[in-house]
Amino acid sequence: MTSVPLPRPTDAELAILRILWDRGSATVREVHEQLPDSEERSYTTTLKFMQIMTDKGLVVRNTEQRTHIYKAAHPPEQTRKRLVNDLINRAFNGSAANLILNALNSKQTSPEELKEIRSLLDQLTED
Amino acid sequence: MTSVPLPRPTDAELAILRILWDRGSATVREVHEQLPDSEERSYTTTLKFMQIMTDKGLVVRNTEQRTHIYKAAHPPEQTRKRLVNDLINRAFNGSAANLILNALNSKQTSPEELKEIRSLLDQLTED
DNA sequence: AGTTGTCAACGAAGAAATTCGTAGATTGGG
DNA sequence: CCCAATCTACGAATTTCTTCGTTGACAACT
Repeated sequence: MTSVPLPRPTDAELAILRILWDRGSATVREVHEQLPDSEERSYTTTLKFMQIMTDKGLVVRNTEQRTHIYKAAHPPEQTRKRLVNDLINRAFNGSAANLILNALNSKQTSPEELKEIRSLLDQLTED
Repeated sequence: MTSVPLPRPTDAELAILRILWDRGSATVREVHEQLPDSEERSYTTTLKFMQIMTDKGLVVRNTEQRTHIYKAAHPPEQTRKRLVNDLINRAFNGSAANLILNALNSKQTSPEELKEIRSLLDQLTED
C-alpha cells in the first residue's frame, strides 16, 4: 500500500479521466459509451483500463454493488497542473512563459478568454 | 518511404531533441554525454534511440563520415506547437485559455516574462 | 602489422501500454 | 426456476518503449 508518486496518465487513461471529471462518477459501461472511439474498442478494453487505473491510484471505485461506480481519484486541476509542469520541463526548458506564448499562438482564443487571461495577468503583476 | 504523420516524441526522445536544438548538430557521443542521466544509461542506449528517431523522422543525419552527425528534423517551435496542441486537446477540452490559466498558476513567472505575455496579448486583442 | 579504442548495426530481452477473448457471478424477466 | 443480458475478473497476445550486449568495421598509434 505504499503509494508511489502517481504516474502521468496515458492517452487512453486521460480520455477516461475526462469523462469521470465531467460526470463526477460513472460505471464502466457509461464511460465506455461516452468514449469518442468506443465503437473501435471493446467494452472489456475499457474495463481493463479502469481496473489498471484503480491499481495505479488514478481512480477509486465503490464495489458495494455488483456494478462498480468509479470516480477520478484526483481533481482535474491537480492532474492538469502535473501535466503542464511536466510539459514545461520536458519541452520548454522549464519556462512557463515559453509555453504560454506558444499556446497563445497555437490555438485561437476567444475574446472572453483573452480577457480572463489578462485579468489573471493583472493580479499577478500588481503586488 | 511513405512518411507517416510524425509521432509525438517520447520522454527520452525529447531529451535528445532538446540537446540537438541547443547545439544545432551533434554526434551520438556528444548527445549522450550531455544527457542529464548519461551515467545511468549506456552509450548504446542513446545510439539506439537516435537510430529509432531516424526511422521515425524525428532526426536526420549525415553519414558521410564514419561518425554520423545528427540534427533535429524539425525546429523546436513546430514540435512544441504539436505538443501544446496535443495537451490542450487531451486534457483541457480544447481550450488554450484553460491551459494558459493553469500554466500561469503552476510555475512562477518573472516580471519580464509576464510583460512579454502581456504584449502578445495586446497584439491579439487590438484588431 | 598488431593492439587498442571508438563507432554503427543488430538482435534480443525486459517493461509498459493496449487490446480482447473467455469464464464465472449476478440480476431481471418470463 | 431457467434464460438472456450484464457485469467483473483473469489471462494472454500484441505493440511500443527502454535498455544493453555483442559484433564487425574503422581509425590511430606504435
